[in-house]
Amino acid sequence: MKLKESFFYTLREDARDEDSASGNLLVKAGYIKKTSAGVYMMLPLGLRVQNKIEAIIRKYMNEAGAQEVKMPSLIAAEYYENSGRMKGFGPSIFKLKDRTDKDMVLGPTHEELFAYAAKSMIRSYKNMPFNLYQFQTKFRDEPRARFGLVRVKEFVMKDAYSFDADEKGLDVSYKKMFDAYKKSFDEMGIDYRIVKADTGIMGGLLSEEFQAIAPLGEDTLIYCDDCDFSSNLEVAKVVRAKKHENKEKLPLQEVETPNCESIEEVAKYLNIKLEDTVKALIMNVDGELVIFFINGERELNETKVQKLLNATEIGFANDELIVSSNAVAGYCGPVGLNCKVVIDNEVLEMSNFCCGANKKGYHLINVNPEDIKYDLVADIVNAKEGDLCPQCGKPLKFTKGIEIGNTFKLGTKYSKAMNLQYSDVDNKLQDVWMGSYGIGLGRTMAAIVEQSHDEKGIIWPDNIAPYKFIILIMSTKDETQCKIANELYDKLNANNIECILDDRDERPGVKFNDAELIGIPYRITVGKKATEGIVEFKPRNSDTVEEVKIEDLLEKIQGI
RNA sequence: CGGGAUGUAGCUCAGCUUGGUAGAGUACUUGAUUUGGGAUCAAGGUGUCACAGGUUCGAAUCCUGCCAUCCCGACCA
Repeated sequence: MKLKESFFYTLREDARDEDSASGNLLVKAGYIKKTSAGVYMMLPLGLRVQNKIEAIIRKYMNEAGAQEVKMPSLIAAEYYENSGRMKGFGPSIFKLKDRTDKDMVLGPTHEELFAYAAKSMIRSYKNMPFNLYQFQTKFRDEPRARFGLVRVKEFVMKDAYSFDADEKGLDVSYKKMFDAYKKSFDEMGIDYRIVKADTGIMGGLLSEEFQAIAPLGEDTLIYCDDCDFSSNLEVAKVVRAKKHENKEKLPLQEVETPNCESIEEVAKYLNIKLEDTVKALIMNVDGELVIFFINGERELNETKVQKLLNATEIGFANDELIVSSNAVAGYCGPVGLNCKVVIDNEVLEMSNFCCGANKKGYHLINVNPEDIKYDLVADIVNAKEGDLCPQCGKPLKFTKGIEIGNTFKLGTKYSKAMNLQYSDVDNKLQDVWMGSYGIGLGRTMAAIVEQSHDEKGIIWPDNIAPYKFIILIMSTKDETQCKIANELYDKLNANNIECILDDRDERPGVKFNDAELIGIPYRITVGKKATEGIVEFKPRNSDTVEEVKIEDLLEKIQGI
């Protein structure tokens, strides 16, 4: 690409409406441009990067024996009605009507259509296993798009679906995809961690996420350095390091706590430790009032609650819902409540603790488990710093991640919904076992930039960069420099080496800065010493500048 | 969906309190001088002040409504 005659621009100022390093750099360097919240254009450089990522994934998909197809984005709503996911996705699915008023959707994910396609193929157990995949645009009406390409409403996903006769077959197919994912992300040079996760709206037996390590990640990952345990916070079992002392029980007592509505204020006012308090979360679970009690130091885990109560929607309860329960917001305690009460395992081990008195301005102290009435007791909180590995008992580590890939053992959920069956050896009809596997391409791009940039711009890994080399002409008025640079450019192209020629009539500083901003891995500078047959060679990720004879350059480049 | 902020030149923003012909930097055009880390000088073009109403002799500025963008929450594969 010769810059002078190409669509190429960079911005000098940070983008006003980008809230992540990767989003800002990709916009500033002219890779992408926002059209509306959560919707981006892929400009020439951006599309090249996406295509590189796509090519790496495609290589390992094919190697694993999967076949590429392309499903439509425009899909009759009935497919999602039949699987029950029209409700499951709720407002997140884009809905529209055709001219005859027929309900259509823009596909958010494609389990239904792949199962439908498989119906034409599968008659007998002899027709399996097989695996289909596609690179295709997904539409999800996210409540809140953010972080550049990390959370968007329209994005390209590689999704694959495996079909097997039984669970054993699914295990084999799953392992193949799992390994292909590892190879793909390894080749891209991403620092990632694989964690167990919630199956969520996909359903099924197992979900594992490929999480790129990044501080702005929206998921909290926990792992253990001493064994292979790793998990998304949302599903991790809590194992506390410190047990509560079994103190001699003291008589229950009501104390005045004026203007102390948060548990921190109460603990401070009464001069007690936060760990000796119990706090209440007054929630609306599918329209029913449920009050949860957990240790004052903990956070409620909504994924665990959702599973425990088999609920679809959980939010804070409004005042109307609370009225008949006897609870008083800010002073809510587990004694004398008139509604469904769920307590965390830990509460039963505590003694002489402090909690709300259900009376404005008052709390109870010396409360013990036998003082409270509850309906359910379970693990309903998040693990936190200091907790132990559920597998080996060593202290857990915490980090943040961006979910770039996810693999699911779906089991027979969708084959049942779509009536996808086969005849087994005994000519009995059986459900097909499915797996589904996704990678977000834009999100992967964003994760790479999050992990690999400096104050000057992006630093692409060699095999992801839109172009591997950039040739800078220091002075376009100098005919020798122009001639040498153009000859170099032609020579690289003739050898199928992709490069950019910066032949713009700009000052050197502009060219250096742009080359660094767009993150091309290797820079070749044609300047003063060109007349002596010497050019400069500099990798983006180091400060060393090397002088190279022009006749040796091709060899050097081919060695990289 | 709740709370908050913002919307003025391609980009980043000032002006709004106290109404009176639209501003800066950067980018762009032309010329000159420059030319190894975002040049200098001179001349020049650039706007439905998000949109719609209202108040007023007069509105970017005041009032009402509405849309969009962003942040925090809620929600989320």
